[in-house]
Amino acid sequence: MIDLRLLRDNPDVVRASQQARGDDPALVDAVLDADTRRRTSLTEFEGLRAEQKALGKQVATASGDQKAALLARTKQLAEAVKKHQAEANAAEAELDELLYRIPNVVEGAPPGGEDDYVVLKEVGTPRDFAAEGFIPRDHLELGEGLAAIDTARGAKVSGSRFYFLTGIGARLELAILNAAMDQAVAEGFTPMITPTLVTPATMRGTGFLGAHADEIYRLERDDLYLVGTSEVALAGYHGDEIVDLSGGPRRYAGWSACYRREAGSHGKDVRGIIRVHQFHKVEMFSYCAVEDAAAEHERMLAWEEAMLAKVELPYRVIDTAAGDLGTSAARKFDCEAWLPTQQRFLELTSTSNCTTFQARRMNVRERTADGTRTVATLNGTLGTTRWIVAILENHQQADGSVRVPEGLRPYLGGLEVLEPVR
RNA sequence: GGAGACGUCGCAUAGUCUGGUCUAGUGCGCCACCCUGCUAAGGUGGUAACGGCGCAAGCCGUUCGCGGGUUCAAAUCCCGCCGUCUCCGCCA
Repeated sequence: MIDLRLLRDNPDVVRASQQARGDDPALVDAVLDADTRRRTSLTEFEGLRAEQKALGKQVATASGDQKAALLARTKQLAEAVKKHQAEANAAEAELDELLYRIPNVVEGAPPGGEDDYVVLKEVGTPRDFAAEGFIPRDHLELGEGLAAIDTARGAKVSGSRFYFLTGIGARLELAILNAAMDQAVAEGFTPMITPTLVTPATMRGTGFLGAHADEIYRLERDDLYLVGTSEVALAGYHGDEIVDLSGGPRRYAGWSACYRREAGSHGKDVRGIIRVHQFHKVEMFSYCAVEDAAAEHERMLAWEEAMLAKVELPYRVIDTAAGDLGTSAARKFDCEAWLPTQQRFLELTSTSNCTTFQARRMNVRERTADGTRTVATLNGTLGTTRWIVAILENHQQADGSVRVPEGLRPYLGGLEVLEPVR
């Protein structure tokens, strides 16, 4: 939820943000209007309520005729109070409903849609397989050769977009996630294993029940949602709390399974394990002071790049365009690894600065000299199942074996090459 | 799944039976000041959040797990839900 005060004081900023995202700027005026109506009806209600309370006190001490007269008046008043309270509540609900529809105010992201990203930099050089004299295999062919990935049995057991990681495949995923967790811990993050089922309130608070609600699994019978990322649980972790940030940002590294319906992606990335219903992820999450958020965002990006360096992948960093930002994000940087068999970049990490948007919804504040204020939250990927795809393809050798990047060897018992099983 | 107990301003607790000086008391902690020459103690005051009005000082409203209800009036009575603990059942 955006800051109502910002919207009141600087509606043009919010209008411009809506414009940049390709959303309706008129929503801003609808909110302003609803806010005015809410305040009017609230003032009316509060005046009546004050009168009612004052008279109520007199009733307590009065007696006889005096009491009867007072009761007659307070009865009328009670009815009026009830009516105005209902009105004030309705006005408030209307305001909330409108306010919830406004996504976070964009901060620095380039305008435009999905294709209007800006490439910030490219790191590493894609291999020239033609020069090396062989045609690269894609990750599934490699994974099957290594007896690492089994999508056929995944489909048999759970349906399309499910898979088994088998043998070295399972070990490789654990290696990636453990390397990510170790790096996070070394940087001072608190490691967390989080719930993957959350209440509607938590899911709504983190901003995932808006435009992309179709992406989320819901357990009807229990009124719970399956998370698409541990960000959800980590954002809820300090919900309704006043956190102490005097020692700097509070950083958590969440390890969890992630579930996505992939409802709108029919026919996209159907082969292999690029786009699946369930995967695992180590996610960084930070609560920090709002002035520190932009710098923390840079740090998140740097930590992601450090992980990518460990697995020795060529990648680029993009500054996501406003229209492609999530509801909660004010700015987002993605790291995309080169995928040789598709001659394109594939998103491996994504870090978002949610400024105070998410924390306001979750009611996470800090104490300052002047009282309390909402904190900022940020998140960023440190490792996922999908990284296997890029690692297999980029480090493959002519014989179908795969070189293990040095950063992962300690997590694979020193193994230097993954050999095909035949 | 069943039974019982509990949920109060950072923490601990009083208040709920018997609705109205509860403007939610007290202790601890914390902050400020005072006193005191001594590894301390004592004294005084302050110390929740959110919202509305106001240039401001301040005034007002909301919140006693959450949501309804009864009532002129609810921390207090009634109903539903959530959570915690104890015991039982069931299951790894």
